Amino acid sequence: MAVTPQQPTGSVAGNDDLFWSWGVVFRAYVRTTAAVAADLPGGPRALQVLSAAARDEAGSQSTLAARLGIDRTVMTYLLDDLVRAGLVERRPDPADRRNRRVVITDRGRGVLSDLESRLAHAEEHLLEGLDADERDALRGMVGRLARRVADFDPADLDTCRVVRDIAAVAEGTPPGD
Amino acid sequence: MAVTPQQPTGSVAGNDDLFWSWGVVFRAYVRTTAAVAADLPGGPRALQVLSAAARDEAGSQSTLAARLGIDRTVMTYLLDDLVRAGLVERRPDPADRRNRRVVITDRGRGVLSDLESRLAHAEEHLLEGLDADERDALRGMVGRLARRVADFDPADLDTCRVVRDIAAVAEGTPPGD
DNA sequence: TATTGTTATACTCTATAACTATA
DNA sequence: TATAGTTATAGAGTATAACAATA
Repeated sequence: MAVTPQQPTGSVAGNDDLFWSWGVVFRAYVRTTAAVAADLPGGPRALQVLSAAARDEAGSQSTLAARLGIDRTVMTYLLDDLVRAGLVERRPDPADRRNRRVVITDRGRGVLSDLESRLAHAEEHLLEGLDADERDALRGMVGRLARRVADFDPADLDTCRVVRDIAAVAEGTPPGD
Repeated sequence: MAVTPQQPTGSVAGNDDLFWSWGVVFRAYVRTTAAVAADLPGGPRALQVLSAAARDEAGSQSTLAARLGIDRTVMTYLLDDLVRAGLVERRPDPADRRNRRVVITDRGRGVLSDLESRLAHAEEHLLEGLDADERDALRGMVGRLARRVADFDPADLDTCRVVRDIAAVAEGTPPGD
């Protein structure tokens, strides 16, 4: 079994391993969030909707949908379920009455807090292989990456720069310009 | 082997951030792999099948399916496409003729190598926010996590220990024991 | 005219079950 | 009897297109 090569970019085999690892961890993450949000109508994505609403980052439905990488029509169904469960509300935006602002209810905050604590436990379990310092470092780096990627793919952007560059690479064109 | 959480339930906002960050990064990962494997019949999962076959870790179809977290019936369709494209072959296992061993062809190796180099470029782009040392550290930690999770969910295991524990947490039962 | 949100339709994907062959 | 693989069917999930309200 191949083991964690130190070589960064040079060897393809090294990246092969990283790609594989990301996939494994990603699937574990999906399983974890699915299990935690099993009883939530809408599943893991509803959890992220709640999370966004709690930060007041939700904005309009379509910006939120773009941010979560799902279709805006799906967002309608998702919110229908969450509203029915009394976890969020749709409020008209005074500035632009076409928009519906997604705001979390008190009950929604309670449910979210509960789910997040469960998620914290699950996550600690998943990160058991790392010591405290490493966990902190990992959290910091992943957080920074997330903020960078969010900059790449803001709500008002329909086509992500990263994806475009990657597509260019796939076409054989050098990325960057 | 208690969980030793630093601030488990106390500050929800802290963990909330990590959960969110993982989601953002993973969505970027999914978009990336999807874009790279766009022309591959079967998409990103076919890429992982090729990767497993190249390491000779594929084993039988069902063990591979379990490892990739997909149904064995889906694996049949996936392999049908890959065989049709001449990238892998199904060979009978002399030891147990019920099994079909998945072996990569020369052409499959070529395609895989090409896709992996594209993936390496895309990944470097995604990790631009980190310096060289941090990237190495991240790769190392993710690799270690992946190996741990793989131990949790080996091919012969249909129900993952992590998932069971998490489900227990979701039910209100304390995890671990 | 363009955009937000909704609804209806069609499509894709995935899982469930039944079948064959090997053990 | 139990398991690996295949196939067919049904179900869930998703996107496409048409519509109403607002800008």
